[in-house]
Amino acid sequence: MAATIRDVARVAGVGLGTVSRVLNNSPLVSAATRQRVLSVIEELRYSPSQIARNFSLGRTRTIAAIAPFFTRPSVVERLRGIEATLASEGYHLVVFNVETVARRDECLREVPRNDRADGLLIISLVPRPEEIRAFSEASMPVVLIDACAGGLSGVSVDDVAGGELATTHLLELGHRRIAFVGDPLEDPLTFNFTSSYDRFTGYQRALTAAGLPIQTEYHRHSLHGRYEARVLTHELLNLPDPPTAIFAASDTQAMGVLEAARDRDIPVPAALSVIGFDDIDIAEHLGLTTVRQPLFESGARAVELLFMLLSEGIAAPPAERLAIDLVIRTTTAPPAT
Amino acid sequence: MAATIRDVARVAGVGLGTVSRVLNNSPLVSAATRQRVLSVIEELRYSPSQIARNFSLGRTRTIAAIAPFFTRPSVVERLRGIEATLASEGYHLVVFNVETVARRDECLREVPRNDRADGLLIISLVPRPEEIRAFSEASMPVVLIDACAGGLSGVSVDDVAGGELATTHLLELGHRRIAFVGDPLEDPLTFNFTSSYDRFTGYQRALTAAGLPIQTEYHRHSLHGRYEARVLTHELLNLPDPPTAIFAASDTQAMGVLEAARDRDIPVPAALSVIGFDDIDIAEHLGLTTVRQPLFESGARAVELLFMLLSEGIAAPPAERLAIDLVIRTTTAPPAT
DNA sequence: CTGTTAGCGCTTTCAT
DNA sequence: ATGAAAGCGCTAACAG
Repeated sequence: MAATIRDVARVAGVGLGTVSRVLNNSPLVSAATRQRVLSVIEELRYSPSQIARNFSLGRTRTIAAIAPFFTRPSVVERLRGIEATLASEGYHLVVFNVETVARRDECLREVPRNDRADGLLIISLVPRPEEIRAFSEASMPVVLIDACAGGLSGVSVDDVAGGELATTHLLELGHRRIAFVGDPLEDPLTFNFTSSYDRFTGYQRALTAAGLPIQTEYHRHSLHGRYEARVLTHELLNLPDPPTAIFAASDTQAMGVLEAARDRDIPVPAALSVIGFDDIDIAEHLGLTTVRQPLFESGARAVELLFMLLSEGIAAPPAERLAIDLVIRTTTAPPAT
Repeated sequence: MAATIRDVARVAGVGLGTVSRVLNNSPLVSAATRQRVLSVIEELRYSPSQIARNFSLGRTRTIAAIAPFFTRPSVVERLRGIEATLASEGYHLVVFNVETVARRDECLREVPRNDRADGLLIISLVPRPEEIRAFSEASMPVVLIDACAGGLSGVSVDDVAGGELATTHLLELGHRRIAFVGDPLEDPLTFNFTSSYDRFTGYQRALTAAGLPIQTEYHRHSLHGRYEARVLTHELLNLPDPPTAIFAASDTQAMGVLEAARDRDIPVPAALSVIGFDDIDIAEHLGLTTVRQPLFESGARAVELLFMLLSEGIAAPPAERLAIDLVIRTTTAPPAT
């Protein structure tokens, strides 16, 4: 049906090696023949088969990205950075959305052993040692985003420092009863993502540094989500000595906290301060104070690292840290006296 | 480096056709040899080259999706439906994010002519006639999502009816000064998406049906986005006779409307009713009244249609319509008297 | 049932 | 500078 390189060669009266050279801008072809070949290509509306090309070359110019819950605003923004950078280099992006542990395992097992992608980006998931071993056995270049593991290249932020930053902000405002709302603590054992855990660690450090006791009744963990965070917040507000400020491990969870406050007509920040993490798009709309991390950039930078890995010879740095900063809006204020 | 089918055949002492048959679960192989081949595959840690397989088969088991601004919550949710359905059939999804007209044109031109995808999903973009012709010339199966064009298969909602639904809701509450905030009217000529335009048409129809005049000063159009909608809303509220209700062409724009109201301390819905469109995830958080459309389902259904197209013989219906419904929350109420 | 062979469409030596 | 030919790893048609 569609014209092949052979047709072009025949019609142009040249060898098909020459057509290939024209296609690949090889200098080893005279201007005259190049012109002739080009016009035949035009005439035949020839378009080289990318799949045959990939096969011959052994490269696909495609990168796979595995992401948990890719609808989360923070993940989407990372993906946007990935796609933009990939597209600028003519690479394709195939995405795998992971919403269960089973699928997480499946993706991490299958994607690298397929030769359908030249490289792999893993977002917010920590590969296990045996999985890392499989990557190198399959010689599949991998870059982690928002995660760190076994010397793999990656870009992330210092979540512990972020947790401290958020908590310190609340402390400096004068809060003493500061609660934490985050993902389940057992998460690292199943899904293997750790941000919430690290932010929680930073939270505890900041409290300790301020000489405050660690009060476990102020620590609430549940599945990542607005609704879950809302439920947890109601639990906190039911406490005999409820917190005056809440640090949510993500902006999404902070939204749940805000909902709970609204449920009870508790004014924010007058009677309750709320701080989130990520600075996703809507954080601004909500006036949410949060810890900003560069999401788009994390994806873009990860692709750059992957390209370094791809062009053998250049070793990508094992791991990079991007900067975070505090974005103060209108959901945090000194506690009511 | 990695073992090939030839290695497996050699070690197992069989022809490589037999190995291929084992790989493809052909019944034409005895249990004994199958077992032997399987164990050699295990032993050699052989994994068939998908890329060679694709090349040989002429299929990639990959579907391409082109989406404008794939970070928009509504688009992401459609993509989630696409990915989930694709994954359940073992298909891969490669996404193209379009944020400029140039890239829109490039994607619509290049993606179908590459044989790197078996089918194409186009979200919220209306292909031009010559583009549609190119699809069929390249015999690339295409399914549209949130769009309609030239007899192409697709799934969408009746945006005109949706616009009427939203506007009628406001009318029934007693509003008479109802404004519209949406995308630029010229949009169909550039980016070629039309939802906002259709919703605007529905809005006008509802007003006309109610015997109300069409007042152009109540019609505001600008680039899709919260900030832009906010600016437009300020213009509306500056009018000598400001509207008592605003219909925003999307939830995102409705958020901008809400921001403007907040800027001026105008209570919603007491002094201003606001209704959006889409029912994206955060609409619930905001208590936004809106017109719901099935986003996830639109993606899932589109994939089903594409699969019908793929399995030749089954002709997919030219276009399907999904149901919409009004979700009344807390941003609409009767006008202040 | 199973081994052999002929491509799939391209890139890349290797001669010329 | 250019033509011819050898694969890349797999599937499928063809003999047995």
